[in-house]
Formats: sequence, structure tokens, C-alpha cells
Amino acid sequence: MDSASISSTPADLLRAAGIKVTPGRVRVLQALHGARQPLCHGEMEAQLGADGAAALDRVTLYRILDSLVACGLALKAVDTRGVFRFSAAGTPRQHANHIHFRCTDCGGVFCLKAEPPPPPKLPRGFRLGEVEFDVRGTCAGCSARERE
Amino acid sequence: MDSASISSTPADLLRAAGIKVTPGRVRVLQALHGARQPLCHGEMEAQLGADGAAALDRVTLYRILDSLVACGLALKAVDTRGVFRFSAAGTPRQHANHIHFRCTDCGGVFCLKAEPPPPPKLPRGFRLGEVEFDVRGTCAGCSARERE
DNA sequence: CCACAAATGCAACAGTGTTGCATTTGTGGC
DNA sequence: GCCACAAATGCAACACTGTTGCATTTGTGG
Repeated sequence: MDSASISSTPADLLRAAGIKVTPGRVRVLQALHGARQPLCHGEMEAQLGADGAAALDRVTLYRILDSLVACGLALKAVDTRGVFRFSAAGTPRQHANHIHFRCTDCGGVFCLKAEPPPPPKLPRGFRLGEVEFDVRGTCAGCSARERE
Repeated sequence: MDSASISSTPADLLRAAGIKVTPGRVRVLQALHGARQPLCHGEMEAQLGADGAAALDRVTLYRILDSLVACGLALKAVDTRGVFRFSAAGTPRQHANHIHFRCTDCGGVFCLKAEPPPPPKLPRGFRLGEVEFDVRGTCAGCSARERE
């Protein structure tokens, strides 16, 4: 084993997934792993622009995210405002089965510590993918701001 | 009681909600009540164009839907492709607390007959809005089509 | 029937996401 | 280390969904 045995740097993950290791992909993957909640394009562009290096092209960012989703390294979801949000999939099961709180005000997603209920029975022909117990409301920050 | 006691025609609902009764709103409300699942703008335009009368302006449709949501006669949600879908809210509680199945393939929404679990405890400051138990996967139609 | 506010239609715009194509860059083979 | 090729990138332009401004029409209460 070499020094990469500190298990899965972004570059390792990309190599393991069988796609080229490029600076853009490494940066995006780092950003996703560093984020505590799914990021949309805007947030990601801002974050990548702020880290010193030259900002990625908007289209390139879309394509990088698509390639990460295609090879299973990222997950794509939609927030309450209809905007795509991406999260790292490198830590399997972390988001697979648990409860999310979606703020209808700011669109943010928060993870709640609680066991999700078992999935219900489905009609014939329906195939189960993921189960998400979605709780909507106003998050602490927006609640406070509203109260002003 | 008068002849309107056949309970809530679209016009009655609009009057009761305190907004003007216009042909467009009546048609949209009828379409919403007739739909078996939430409709997006495209579907609604198609449906309204097909019913003989002149098609509504795209912007007018948006505004009508917004006004219906504002006065509580319709509900707005986002599908898996990030598109807004609207449903009639005239039958309260019908959608308030039950389980939805979202097809990740065609974006359709199906209602399952099952009791949703009780909402979990929220962190301090968070205010509960709605609870939705969201099950994702592939619907019967798309499953069959994939199997070809 | 009148007047006024609300609703509509049209045009133009904004944000998010996509496509085409020429150029650059990572990777495997020599 | 160098080359060639496919893959990735950057740029420009486009498509779709949703929004805003403003002049005109229409529903509603008097």
C-alpha cells in the first residue's frame, strides 16, 4: 500500500470510478464532501470561486456534476424551489434512510436524528427506490428572521 | 338553501374565497378538480387548449394558479424534475397527511393508501409545516416500459 | 348603468439547465 | 519522456420554466 491508503482521496474515488482525474472534478468532489447539506449550482460556483483557484465554467460544473452522478459518486435531488441539489455519495447509507427537514422559506435541507418508518406496501408493478420522510416547515434561522 | 347547495361549484369556491369569478379561474379550477394527480403548467395548458375554448395566456395561467394558491384553493409542489405541480385543495385533508409515491422516471405522483407515521421531534426553533412521507421508485407503467 | 379595482394579454426579461463545437488536457502505449 | 487519441473543458448560443411591467379589458358593488 502506498500513501493513498488513507482511503479515498477525491482523486482515488475518481480513478476507482473509472473517469479521468481532472482538477475540476477533484475540486467539486472536495466541495461536495465538505458540505453539510446538498449544494445547488450557485452555492457550488460561489464556493469554488472563493477557494483561490480560477472559477469553473458554469457549463463545465453542470457536466462535472452529471458525470459524478453518472458514475455514482454524487446524488441529485430537487429542493422545494425546484432547484437541483447535489450531495456526495461516497458515504453510502448516510442519507439513504433518514429524515429530512426542508425549510419552505430558504429551501435549505436539514437532517434530523430519527429513525424513518418502514416503507408501505406498494401497488402491483411499482418498484421501490428510496424512501424519504420529508418534513417541511420553517427552520430556526428563518423562524427567527420572520419574528422580527 | 338555493340551487348552489349541490355544494361548491368552481364559481362558488371562488366567491367563497373572496376573489373574482372569471372564466379562466373557473376553467383552471375545474381542470384541477378533474385531475387525478397534480398538474404542471404544460399539462394544464394542453388540457385547457383541448376543451374547445380559447387557450389561456401562459402568464395568465401562472397568475391564476398563484391566486388559487394564495387563497387556499390550490396547492403547489415540486416534482422530481424540478417542475411545479398544482393540485386542488378544495377537498381539505385529502392530501394533507398521506403517502405519495414519486416515479423517478416519468415524474408522476401517485397516492398510496397508507397511514403516515407521526412527525418526529424537531430541533429548537424549527417550526413544523407539513409532513410528507415520500416514496420514490419506478411506477408500474415505467417499470413495464423498461423491461422491454 | 357607472366607476374602479382586479384580472388579462402581450412583450420582454431572469434563472436554471442544455447543446454544439472548437480547443485543451489527461491517460495509456511506445 | 513523448505521442496520439479520447475525454474534458470553455465559450456561445439556445430551451424551458417562471416572473415583471404596463396598457387594456372585465367583473363587481354601488
